[in-house]
Amino acid sequence: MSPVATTLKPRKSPVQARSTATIDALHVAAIQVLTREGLGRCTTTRIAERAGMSVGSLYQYYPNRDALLAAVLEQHLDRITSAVERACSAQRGEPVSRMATALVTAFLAEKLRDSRESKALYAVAEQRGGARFVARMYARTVTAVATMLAEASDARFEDPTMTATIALGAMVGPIRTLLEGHAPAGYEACLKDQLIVLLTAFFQATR
Amino acid sequence: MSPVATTLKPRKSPVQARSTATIDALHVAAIQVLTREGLGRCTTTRIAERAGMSVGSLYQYYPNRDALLAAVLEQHLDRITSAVERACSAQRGEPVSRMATALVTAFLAEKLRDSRESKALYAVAEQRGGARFVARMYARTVTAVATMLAEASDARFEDPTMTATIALGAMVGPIRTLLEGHAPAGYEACLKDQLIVLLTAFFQATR
Amino acid sequence: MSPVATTLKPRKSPVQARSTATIDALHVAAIQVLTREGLGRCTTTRIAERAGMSVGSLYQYYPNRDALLAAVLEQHLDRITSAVERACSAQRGEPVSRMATALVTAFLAEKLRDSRESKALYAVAEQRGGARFVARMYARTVTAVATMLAEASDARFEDPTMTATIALGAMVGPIRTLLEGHAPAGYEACLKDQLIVLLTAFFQATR
Amino acid sequence: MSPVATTLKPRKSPVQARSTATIDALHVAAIQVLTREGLGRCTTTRIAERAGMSVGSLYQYYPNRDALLAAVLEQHLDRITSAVERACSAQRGEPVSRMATALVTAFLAEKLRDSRESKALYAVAEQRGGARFVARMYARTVTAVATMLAEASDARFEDPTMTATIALGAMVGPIRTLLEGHAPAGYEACLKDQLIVLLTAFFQATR
DNA sequence: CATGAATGAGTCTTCATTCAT
DNA sequence: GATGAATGAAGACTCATTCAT
Repeated sequence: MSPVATTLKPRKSPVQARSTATIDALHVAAIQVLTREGLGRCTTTRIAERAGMSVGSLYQYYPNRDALLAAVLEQHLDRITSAVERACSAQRGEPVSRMATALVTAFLAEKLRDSRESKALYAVAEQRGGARFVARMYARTVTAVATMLAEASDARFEDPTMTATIALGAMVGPIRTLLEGHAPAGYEACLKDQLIVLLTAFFQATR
Repeated sequence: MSPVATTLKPRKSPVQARSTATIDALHVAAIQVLTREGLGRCTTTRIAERAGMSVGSLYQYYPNRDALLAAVLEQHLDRITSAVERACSAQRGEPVSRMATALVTAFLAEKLRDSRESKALYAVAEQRGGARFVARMYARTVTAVATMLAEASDARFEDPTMTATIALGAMVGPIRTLLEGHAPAGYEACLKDQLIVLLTAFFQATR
Repeated sequence: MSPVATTLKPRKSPVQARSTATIDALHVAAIQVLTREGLGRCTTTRIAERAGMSVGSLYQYYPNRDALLAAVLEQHLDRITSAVERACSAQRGEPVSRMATALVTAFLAEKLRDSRESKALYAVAEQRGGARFVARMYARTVTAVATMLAEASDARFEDPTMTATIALGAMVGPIRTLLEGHAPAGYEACLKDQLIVLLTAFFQATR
Repeated sequence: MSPVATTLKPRKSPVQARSTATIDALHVAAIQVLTREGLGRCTTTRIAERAGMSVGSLYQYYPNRDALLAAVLEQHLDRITSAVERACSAQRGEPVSRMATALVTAFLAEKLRDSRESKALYAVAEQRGGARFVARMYARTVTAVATMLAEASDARFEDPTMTATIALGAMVGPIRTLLEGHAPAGYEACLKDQLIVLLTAFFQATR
C-alpha cells in the first residue's frame, strides 16, 4: 500500500501508564478492523475509532499506519516464535518423534489461540513492511528447530537447517489451509495428529 | 479501495479473436504491474497503459478492477490445477513414491515457471475476491490427489481426502517459503527432492 | 510548506486543446486565491474550486501543489525577465542615462501590469521551490544588464556584473516597498523618475 | 494554517524576570526552528521543545502561534530600526556622504549580525500578521532618515520623506539579494562600499 | 467502439489548541 | 503553574469509475 515505509518503529512512547493501555487498545482495534474489514479497509481512522480515540492519538504512538500494523504483526510473531523456541530447547536429546510432537503441539497451540487474528495477519505479513518481521521470525524458528534436530537421540541430520526449513514450511502449510478456510470437514480435529505423523515421517526419512 | 466488488465476472465472453488477445494483454499487463509496483500501486490506469490501451477499454472487458485481478488469479490457479490433475490421473495404480514424485514435479514446475508472478498473486489471493478462487482450486486439486491416492498400488488410505489435503498443504508451505524469500542458500536446488521425500514418507506412514 | 518538493515539473500534458485552457484557468485561479486568501490558505482544493474543476483535474496537470505555484511564478518571472532582456539589448552603445531609463521603464511596466499578482507571488518566491526560479531569473537579468552596461557609450565599468546586481537590487527594493503597501502617498507617481535618477546616479558614480 | 489570528499581543507582560527569560527562550527557539526547519515546519510543539518547555507553557505566554512569531519579528525589526534611528540622529548637520555611510553601516551591521535569522524572518514578514510590523518599522525608519536628510549640511531636499523611502528601498534591495542567496561571488565583500556609493550618489543627485 | 479527462470520495498525516492531572 | 496527551479539522494526494467526444 505505502510504497516505502519510512519508519516502522513506534514513536518515542509518552510517559507509560496510559501509554501501555493505549497501545494495547490500538493493537486490539487494529486486529479487529483487520479481521472484520480486511486490510484494504483497515484505515487509521477506523482503527482509531474502534480503539475509542482520535486519529491524532494513534499518530502519537506510531509514525504511520504501517508502523502500527508492523507492531501488531511483530507481537504476534514473537509470541509464536518464543513458544517454539521454548518447546525446542526442551526437547534436546529426545528422539525425533517426540521432537515432532512437541514442535507441532507448541506451534499449533499458539497459532490457533486466536485463529481470527492469525488469519488476518497473513495479509499484513504479505506487505513490504511485514516481510521483514516474518523473515526474522523464520530465521529464529529455523535456528531453534535445527538446533534441536542436531541433538536428536535417534538421528543424525546432514543439513539440519535445510531439514528444519522444509519441516517448518510443511507444518505451516496445512495450518494455513485451515486458517484460510480451505479445509474439509473434520480437518481441524485430526490436524495435530496428521502433522505429527508428517514431521515424524519426514525426520525419520531424512536422518 | 474497491468498495464492494459487485461482479467479478468478465463483461463479455471472449468469443472473438481480438477479445482474447486484448484480455490476454490485460492479464499480462496486470501481472507486470503487480510484479513491479505491488498490489497497492496496481491501478487500472497503469494496467491499461502497460497493455497499450485506455482505461475505458479495460472497462469494456471487466466491470471493475477486482474482476480483472480475480480473472488473472483464476487463470494462474487454473493452469496449475490442471497440470496437477493431469499428473495425478496419469499415476493411477502406481506406488505412492511415484505419485509423490509426479505430484511434486508437476506442481513445482508450474509454480516456479514464473515465480515473480506466483509471488505477486499471493497478495491478490489474500483479497476478498481471491479467496473464492483459491478455495475452488484447492477443492479440485484435493479431489485429484485423493482420487489418485485411492488407487495406489502399494497403499490403502483410510481417508484419502484428508491425506490429500494435508499433503497439498505440506507441499505448498515450503514452496511458499521459497517464493517469499525466506529460504536459506541452496534451498531451491534441493527443494524438489526434499518435497518428494516428505510426501513419500507421509504417504507411506499414513497408508 | 512542503519540506521537499519532489518534482516541480508539470505532468505530461494531455492532448492540448482543452489542456491549455485548463492550465490557464489553474494559473489564474491560483493567483486569485493567493491574492485573496494568502499563501497559507492557497490550497489545492480552493484553487481547483475557483478554477471550476475538481482537485483530481488539478493533479492531472501538476504533480503537486508546489509544482503549480512554481509554474505560475515561473511564468510571471519569465515575462518580466524577457521584457528586461529585450529592453537591455536595445540599449547597447547608448549612454548610461538612457540605459537607466530603459531598464526602469521596462521593469516597472511589467511589474506593475498586475501589481496584485506581483505582490502575491513574493510569498511563493520565498518558498523552497520558488527560490530556484528567482535565482534563474536573477541570473538572466543580471547578465542582460551587465552586458548592456559593458557597452555603454559614456562609461567603462570595472565589474559590470557587480554593478548590474547592485543596480537590480536597488531598483527592485523601492518597487517592493510600493507593492507591499509601505509607501507614502504620492509614491507611485514619482517612483519611475526617482528610480531613473537613482540608477543613473549610481552608474555615473561607478563608471 | 492558523485560522484567524485573534490576538497577536502577548498574554502577560513580562514583568517578572522569569517571564523575560522564558519569553527570550521562546524567541530564540522560534528563530532556531524557523531557521532549521522553515516556516512550514515551525510548529508550536517544536518551538516549545527546543525552548525546553511544554506546549502548554508556550500558550501561557502567547495566545497563539502567530502571536509568538509576530513578537519575534517585531523584536528583530525593532532592533534594526532602533539602530538606524540612533545612527541617523547622530548624523544631523553632516554632509550627505557621511549620512549615507552611517546609514549603510548601521543597517548592514544589524541585518547581517545573524543573516540566517534575517532571512528566516522574511517568510514571517510575508504573513498576514507580519506586514503590520514591517509597515510600522518602515515608517519609523523613513522618519528617522528623512529627519536626518532635512538637516544635511550640503543639501536641501524637496521631499525628504520620498527620498528617504526610495533610499531605504534601494538599500534593502541589494541586501535582500545577498540574504536570499542570489548574489555572485565576492558580492558580500563589496556590498557596503557599493551601497554607500549608491546612496551618496542618489542623495547628491536629488538635493 | 475507443479514448482519456473529469470527478470526488476516501486515505494518510499534521498541528494548533485545550484541559485533566 | 506546568505538563503533554487528546482532539479533530484541514490539507495533499490517489484512483476507481464514468461519459462526452
